[in-house]
Amino acid sequence: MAERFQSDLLRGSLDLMVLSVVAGEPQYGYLIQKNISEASGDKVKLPAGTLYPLLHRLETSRLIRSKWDKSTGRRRKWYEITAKGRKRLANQADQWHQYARCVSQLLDSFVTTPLVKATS
Amino acid sequence: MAERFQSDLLRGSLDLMVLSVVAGEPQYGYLIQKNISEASGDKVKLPAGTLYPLLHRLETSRLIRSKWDKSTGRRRKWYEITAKGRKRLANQADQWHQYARCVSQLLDSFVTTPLVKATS
DNA sequence: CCTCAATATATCGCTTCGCTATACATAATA
DNA sequence: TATTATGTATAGCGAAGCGATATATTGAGG
Repeated sequence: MAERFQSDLLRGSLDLMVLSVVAGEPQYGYLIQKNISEASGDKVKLPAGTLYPLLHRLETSRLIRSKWDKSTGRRRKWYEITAKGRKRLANQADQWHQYARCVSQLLDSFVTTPLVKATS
Repeated sequence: MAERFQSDLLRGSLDLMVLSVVAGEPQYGYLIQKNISEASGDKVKLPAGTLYPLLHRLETSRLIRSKWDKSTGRRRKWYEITAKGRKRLANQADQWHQYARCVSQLLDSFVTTPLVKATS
């Protein structure tokens, strides 16, 4: 049972993750949930109360576009990324990589105080 | 003039950064501010309204410990990391590296849709 | 047939936290 | 003398992740 990351870590990258998943090919919410969970080795699980408001925000911002599919009994809302969404994704991904490198460097430069060898 | 990272990126790693800076050697708030700014190439600038409440939270959680220095005209509150703080730092740093790798992988696996070559 | 789990979306309200604005005080510099 | 840098603090705003809850359909097992 994989331990989930603490919520605050997700802030600032959830948009990015959802955008990148939808950028691959159109998806509906539940699928996105599954895909992110799987792709992260069950480390990132988006509860419905996180996922759907997030999708609504992305759509309001015109980064994704939705269309209902009511052909089956289970109604599904399919999302596809927009041109604006792709640009944002590229920018955010870049930002994120920069930030990650920045934090890593900062950690490396200060956390060089070697603790007692961890209990192997 | 370095462009700052968007605020949401900082959530979940600010604690970590401050802890790691203080872990190096005892610091007071203003110094921490300067050190993080410098170490990040001015990409991470902690406003006072972010920094001080954060330090108070860390102290309440017993991750750092403070002592006033009123010997000079400028009163300074020196912080040092506790044993508990070091453990937390080690854990959080590990968590963070895992998370960063996880997001990178996820991005790589979905953002392989090559956009038109960026205007070089 | 009935129950329960999985599928599928939605919203309310709580909580946390980064930030702006504001406040106050001292030291150095122009 | 005025402005800037140093140094700490808090009130309140806004954004966002999440648990709880609601609703509806489908499929599997007993």
